[in-house]
Amino acid sequence: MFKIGDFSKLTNLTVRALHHYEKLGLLTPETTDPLTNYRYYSARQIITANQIKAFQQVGFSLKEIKKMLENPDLMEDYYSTLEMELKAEREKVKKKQAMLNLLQQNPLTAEYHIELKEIPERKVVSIRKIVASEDQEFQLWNELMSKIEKQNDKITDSPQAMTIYHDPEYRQTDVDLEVQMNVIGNSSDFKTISSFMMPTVTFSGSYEQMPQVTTALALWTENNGYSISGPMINIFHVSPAQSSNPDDWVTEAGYKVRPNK
Amino acid sequence: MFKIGDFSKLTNLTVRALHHYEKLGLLTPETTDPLTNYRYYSARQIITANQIKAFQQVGFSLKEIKKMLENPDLMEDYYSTLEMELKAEREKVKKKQAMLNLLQQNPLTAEYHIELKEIPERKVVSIRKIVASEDQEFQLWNELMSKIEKQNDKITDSPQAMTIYHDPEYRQTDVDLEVQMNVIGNSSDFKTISSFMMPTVTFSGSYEQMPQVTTALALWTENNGYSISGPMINIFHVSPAQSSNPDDWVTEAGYKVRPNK
DNA sequence: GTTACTTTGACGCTGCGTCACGGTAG
DNA sequence: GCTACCGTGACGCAGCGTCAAAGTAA
Repeated sequence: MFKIGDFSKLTNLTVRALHHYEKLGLLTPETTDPLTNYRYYSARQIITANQIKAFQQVGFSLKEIKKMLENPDLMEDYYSTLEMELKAEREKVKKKQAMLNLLQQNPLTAEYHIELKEIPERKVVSIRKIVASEDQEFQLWNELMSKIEKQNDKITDSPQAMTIYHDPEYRQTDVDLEVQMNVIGNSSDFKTISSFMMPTVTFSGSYEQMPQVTTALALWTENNGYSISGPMINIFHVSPAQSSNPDDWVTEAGYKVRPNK
Repeated sequence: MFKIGDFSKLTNLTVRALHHYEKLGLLTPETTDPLTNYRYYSARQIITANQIKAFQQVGFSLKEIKKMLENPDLMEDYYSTLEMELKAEREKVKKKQAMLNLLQQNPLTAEYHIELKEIPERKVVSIRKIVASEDQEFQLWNELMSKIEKQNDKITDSPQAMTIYHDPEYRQTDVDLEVQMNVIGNSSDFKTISSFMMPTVTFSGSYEQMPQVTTALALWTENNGYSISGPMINIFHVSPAQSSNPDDWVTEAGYKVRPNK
């Protein structure tokens, strides 16, 4: 049995951290002297400590780790392979994306062509829902397509797939999304969208360039005396559903505007 | 000019975050209506916002980012290349290390051979110092070697290089390190270390396996009725100074012990 | 008038670091 | 009795999320 100081050296966890873990019920010393309240840890507990550190470093919170240690069955395959890889990869992607954007930020600021378009009146089938995170968007599309099929609606010859981001401000979680597809409209469950004005940028390639795209849009909006009067809208000409290669994607981004005052 | 909600959508920063950044002086709206206190942001500020996000994602704190934005000269080459790469790499290393350890934790728990050694009395030249972080250890070795050279001391035939981790508990920063090298002792600036007992594990390869090594040591210590009575000690047989390939390294880890009671 | 935004607090959360003050092991 | 350790609070910090209460824009 080891006193907390020695256990700290053995595990490379600070004494303060060990206190903390005990309070959370994550790692309780094997015995505690009832007189002195000194904590005594066993050698075997080092293994647990190492696991805690490892899980922590791949991005799990102490709360999550606690659950995992409590029922290791769930943990072993499910968590450790699936979630860990996901988390690790997400982090990597974030880093890379950030690096690239950063280096591109100066040269690329406003290279995009802006078009002020009138989106004519049209009929759409749509689904609006709050999804846990932005990358759940594809699920809405799946739902929409099967809805269209079930209703026997006909997609127009030049289909237009739009996503509308309804939140009044940016959110990471519980995003209020709407997806729309142009139809001829056989069934009753479609709606008619009246026409509106919208400056857009059409770009190809991955969505990593969205920051620059919105910068360009905003500059145009400011310079041409317009104000934003609606949510962000994306039109997908070639979507991730159609090609898994980001270089093939073609996207058009914009939002409703109205002239100032 | 954009109201905060629109600016939030354009930058993918929450309104709350924008408030926060203003309080920190990181990103101040271009104008604020003195009557209503409404914040108005310009399109150009989106670029700054994007930079903030990018820097944040590669691991800089908002405080650091503030400095970088305040004098971009320092930033451009110095920070953005050097530090960013360093940070990014450190993170990656951490992740990978953790993943590996994790997967190895179960199978590898106690595969190491423990030797209970008597380290005989010997003469050493040493330097003890508090360094900012553990990976500054090599600097101490540089200092030690030049000290030995200057003093004209002679390193023993079978040299023994030891590092001693003096902190009474684990620390990440400001680590209290001592490095020792066996010498014959010509000069006056050496000390005599009396002999002591120490269980050790000798292992080759990278230090990623230290968690398992200390686990093994601790199990032995517990099972054989000893207690830790001194700091952690590493003896370098083949050190990073001698080979840049981790696979070549040979390290012996241990600590002083005394029989229980 | 109504609805959609905005404002300013203020407290909550995670994962500990950092005192401060006092008890204990050897 | 000294010194090196251990104990329990309690507050601090980053980076916002999350109410709450109230004013404003269209």
